[in-house]
Amino acid sequence: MTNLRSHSSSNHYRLSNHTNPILETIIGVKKERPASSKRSQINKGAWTSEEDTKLAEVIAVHGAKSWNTIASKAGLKRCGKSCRLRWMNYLRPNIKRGNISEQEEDLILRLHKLLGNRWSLIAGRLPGRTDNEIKNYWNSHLSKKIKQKEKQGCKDEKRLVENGKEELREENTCAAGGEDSNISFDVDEFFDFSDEKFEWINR
DNA sequence: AAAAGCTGCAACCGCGTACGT
DNA sequence: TACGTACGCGGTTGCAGCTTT
Repeated sequence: MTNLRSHSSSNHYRLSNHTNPILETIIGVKKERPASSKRSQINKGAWTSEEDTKLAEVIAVHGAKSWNTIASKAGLKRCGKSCRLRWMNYLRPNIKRGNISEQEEDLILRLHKLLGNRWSLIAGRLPGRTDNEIKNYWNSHLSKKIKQKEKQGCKDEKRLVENGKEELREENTCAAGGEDSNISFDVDEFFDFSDEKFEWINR
C-alpha cells in the first residue's frame, strides 16, 4: 500500500509508534513528546510511557469502563475522556498498527461511500483498526486520492464534451464535486465480498 | 548546512446521546 | 419529567519528523 512515510528509508519515528507502547516502555525505545501542563491538576499533551503502563495496569484489573474512576485509580492527572481515548486508540490489545493494506483501503472506500464520515462504524468493519486511524488515513491519503481522481474525471469529461458525446452525461459529477453527491450504487454489489481479494473479510 | 514548507499522527475539544437519580 | 454525569463520536489542532529549496 501507499503509506508513503513507512516506505521511506528514514522512518524511525513511525516505526516506533507502530509497536506496542508497553513493550516500548520495557525496552525503552519509545520517543516521548513533552507533555504540556497548562493547568496543574490535569495533564495534557502526549502520554508518557509511565502513564501508559499505569493505565494499562488499572484497566487490566478493573476493566475498560468508568473512565473517570480508572483515571483516579491509576493516579493519573488525566480526565477519563483522555484515558478512554488513549486506551481505545493506542493501548488496547489487538490493535493493528502500520500500513493499511490494499484490501483495507478498498473496504474503507466502499464503506465511506455508503456511510460517509461515520468513522466508528467503518472502523467496526476493520478488525484491529481504530476510528481515529481510519479518519486520519482518510484525511491524509484517501481524500487526496479521490480529489486527484475527480480532477482526472473532469479532464476526461472535458474530452468527452469536445468529442461531442456530452449528451450521455448531463448535469453530473464534475460541478457537483464531493463524494456525497448523487451517488448511486447497488447495495448487493457493494456488500459482495465474494471476490477472492475480499477473502480475508469473509474469514 | 539551514530554513521553510509539508505530512501524518496523537490528542484535544465540543456536541449529542444514553443512563442514573 | 428534569437534571446531572459519563460516554462516544467526528472535527480540528499541535507538533515531530521529513522533504525540498
